[in-house]
Amino acid sequence: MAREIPDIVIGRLPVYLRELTRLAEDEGKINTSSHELGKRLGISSAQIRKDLSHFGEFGKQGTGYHIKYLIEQLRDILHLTQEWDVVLVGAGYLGHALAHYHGFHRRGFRISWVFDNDPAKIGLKMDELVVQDVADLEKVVSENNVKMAIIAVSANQAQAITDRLVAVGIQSILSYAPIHLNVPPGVEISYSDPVVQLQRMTYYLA
Amino acid sequence: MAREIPDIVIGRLPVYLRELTRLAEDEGKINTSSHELGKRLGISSAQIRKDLSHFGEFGKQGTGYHIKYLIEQLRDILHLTQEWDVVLVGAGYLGHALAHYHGFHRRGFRISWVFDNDPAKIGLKMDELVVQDVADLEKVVSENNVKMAIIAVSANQAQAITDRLVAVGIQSILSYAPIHLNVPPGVEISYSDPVVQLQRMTYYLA
DNA sequence: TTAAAATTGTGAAAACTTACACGAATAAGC
DNA sequence: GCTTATTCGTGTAAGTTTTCACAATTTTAA
Repeated sequence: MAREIPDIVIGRLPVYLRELTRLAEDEGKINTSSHELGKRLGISSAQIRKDLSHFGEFGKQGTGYHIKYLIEQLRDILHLTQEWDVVLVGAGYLGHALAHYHGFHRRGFRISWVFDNDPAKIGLKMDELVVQDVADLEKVVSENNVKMAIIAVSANQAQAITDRLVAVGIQSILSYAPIHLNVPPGVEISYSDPVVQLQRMTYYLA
Repeated sequence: MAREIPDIVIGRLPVYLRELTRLAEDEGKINTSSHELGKRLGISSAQIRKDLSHFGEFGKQGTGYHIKYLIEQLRDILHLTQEWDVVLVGAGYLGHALAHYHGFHRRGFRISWVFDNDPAKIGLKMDELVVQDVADLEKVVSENNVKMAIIAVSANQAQAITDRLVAVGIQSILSYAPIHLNVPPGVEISYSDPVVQLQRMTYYLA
């Protein structure tokens, strides 16, 4: 206990949480076991138990885990007991898709502002939100103490936007731009580049 | 040599390739070193050299790597010397964004068909492509010997679509649906769930 | 009530991945 | 031409992650 938890363990917790929610909400189950969860996720039961053991003892011998209780514990660990405001930068096709995605709210997030630098897009309505001028980015982030951002701009704008976001306090960035971004220590970054994912898979294609 | 290359190594190659392309095309550089590349990507130079050494000797002592040559080698290794046809299932906001994304072509892929089950969407034009009835999915995949698919449908349709794709020969799937998918051995799968990525980062937020 | 089955949490072993450090080759500087 | 810089490829060491396997506990069934 009290030791640093490996990043790789943290990365699996949201997947456990997602599957547990599915078990509870879609299938109406009350209890589950590391074996059942592992089988559904293609992960060994030992790994699930070991991962959870970093944070406490949530199960019961003979019975397994009470799903709702474990969900609550995971939400606590991941700081999902509050809803996090997220700023979205980029109102192109992808920004549009993200702004309209209704899967954020149920799982702890809310896209609260959308920005773009294109005068043709500023003022457009996107599912409750109005696209704002990126010139006001710093003001909004500072005043609302926003900590999370999603970047959906082109590769050549991404680093500049990142720098501006970090400068006004953003600490977590999910980037869809197809480049590596430089951020100072303490800022978390996560990438999503479909081509990188596809290219990894073509290796295995004859 | 001739030994199994670790998955984790394969996963980094597309990132090296992306950065090398940037160095060559955007910055006009001819040569680079493992040190320079590593610094730009936040990876140790030793790791880059070790990764590449699984496939051959591409560098030169004192000089480093000739970028264009290394790009060619990586493209070979990753089987990117051909353009891969990709079938996209789901023509919602996200499918729309993917269909309009022009970043695939330059990097080895082409979204060649888009399918949906919504009569209101079938027949719509999306950037050169016409949305087709998902009833014809099997026919198109079989007849064209398609190996790769992108899934952009809702969680409750994703497994059924996956099963249908796998049944007619799809071997690599990039899924945007927020669930774990079961596939038989030999089928590669890659996930993109923005909420999972955000949830991993909230752990590190105070 | 007792025996058998299910399941957890975990120390230790095994497997995997990264970092170190150095010989060898090349290039640059004087 | 000689010395110093740079850089690769790689064997080995260090560090990280996963798997194994078992005591302890609980549930189920006879």
